[in-house]
Amino acid sequence: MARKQGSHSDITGPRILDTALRLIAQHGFAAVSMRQIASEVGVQAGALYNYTPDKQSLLFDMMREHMADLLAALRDVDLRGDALYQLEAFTRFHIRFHLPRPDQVFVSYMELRNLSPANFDVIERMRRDYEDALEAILRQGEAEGTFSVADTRVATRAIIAMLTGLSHWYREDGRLDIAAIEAIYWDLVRKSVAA
Amino acid sequence: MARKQGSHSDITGPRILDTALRLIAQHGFAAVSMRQIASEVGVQAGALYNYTPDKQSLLFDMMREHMADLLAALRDVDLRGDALYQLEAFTRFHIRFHLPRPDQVFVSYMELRNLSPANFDVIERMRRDYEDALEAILRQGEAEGTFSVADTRVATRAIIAMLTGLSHWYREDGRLDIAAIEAIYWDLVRKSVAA
DNA sequence: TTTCCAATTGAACATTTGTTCAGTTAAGTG
DNA sequence: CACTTAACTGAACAAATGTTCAATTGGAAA
Repeated sequence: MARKQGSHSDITGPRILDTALRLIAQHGFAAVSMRQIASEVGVQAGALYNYTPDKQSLLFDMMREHMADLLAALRDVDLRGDALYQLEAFTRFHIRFHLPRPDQVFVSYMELRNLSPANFDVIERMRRDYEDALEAILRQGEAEGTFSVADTRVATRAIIAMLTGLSHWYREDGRLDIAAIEAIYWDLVRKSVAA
Repeated sequence: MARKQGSHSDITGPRILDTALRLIAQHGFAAVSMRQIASEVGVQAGALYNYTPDKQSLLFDMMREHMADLLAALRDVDLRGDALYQLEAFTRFHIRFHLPRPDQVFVSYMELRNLSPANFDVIERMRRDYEDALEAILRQGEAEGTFSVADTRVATRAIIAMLTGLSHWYREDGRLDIAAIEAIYWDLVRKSVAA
């Protein structure tokens, strides 16, 4: 019953990544089987191997795609102006980018230990690039006299942890909408590093 | 070759939980097998079932123990005095309690989805109790006029996420010792909610 | 010394795992 | 129409999974 109607490779490919992402976010990488993914895609397990060399690459590909999207989107953010303005832009960008992608956030922050060492290094490097962008803002603010942080590296990680934690409890049908949440978090971030 | 010397139940029991904790923190719950745990304890897989009814209980027990320890230790913290003093006590307590327990932190925050629904509810309730303790401090500070947070619930989660994120990158042989880290984080926390 | 039983072994169980691949189907090509 | 080949099936593989349990061991109690 192969190829029932039309060419499927351009549909099945993304569908596999989407399905795998959803399942892995829900149950964890090791707890999801290739047959489970295949079943939800509507295909046999063997067919997955037309699109990925192995299960590990499936995980790696979705994490790399997420980080690449993140870094690309960050490059489009207007980061001119003084440090305070940049920090606000970064904060709002982080929230707006991550909130609509709870599964990607979950997988990217929870399944790092299931990456092979080589793949881990790649993702870790991209994460580092993202952190560096925020740290640069903090350093600039420190130079301007706008900010006062004892350690820009620690402050960077603290802020990112705070912002990312949001994705763990935010629900679309919750008490607060994105605008309200942005305001609350920006208030916390701004004050935490204020001079 | 059973019971080679002396009674082992009081040794093997804790050793199983310790070993399972370490392995699960390293590889994830689903990725660790009962045989793997047994092997590191120095026992056959079947022997584990003298100490736990199943693998799920192993996970649940270590998470419940961690949360119980956390709540018990929190009760011993002196939380009298004004809100600022209490917030400092809470912040330093959180860091001091969690930093020496990286594996427990990792498992307790990463393996929630591998708990059965009933077990999840128990752990979630304990986590909620811990959050409530911090929120009470924020509310008091708000009433005193010491703090100014737009939303105490969100601020509570933001602060806990920030503090817990510390456990993900802190290394004992790192650049900063615990006292320095406490000072940096207390500075960030204090300012973030300041009036 | 004999008895007892806590502690553990080791084999067995039914499933499930990731992965491979020869064969089948049907859409696209000439 | 015939032909090619992308896309997929379905069976097979060895290895590993959680869990059970009769049999065995040896320290402790009598």
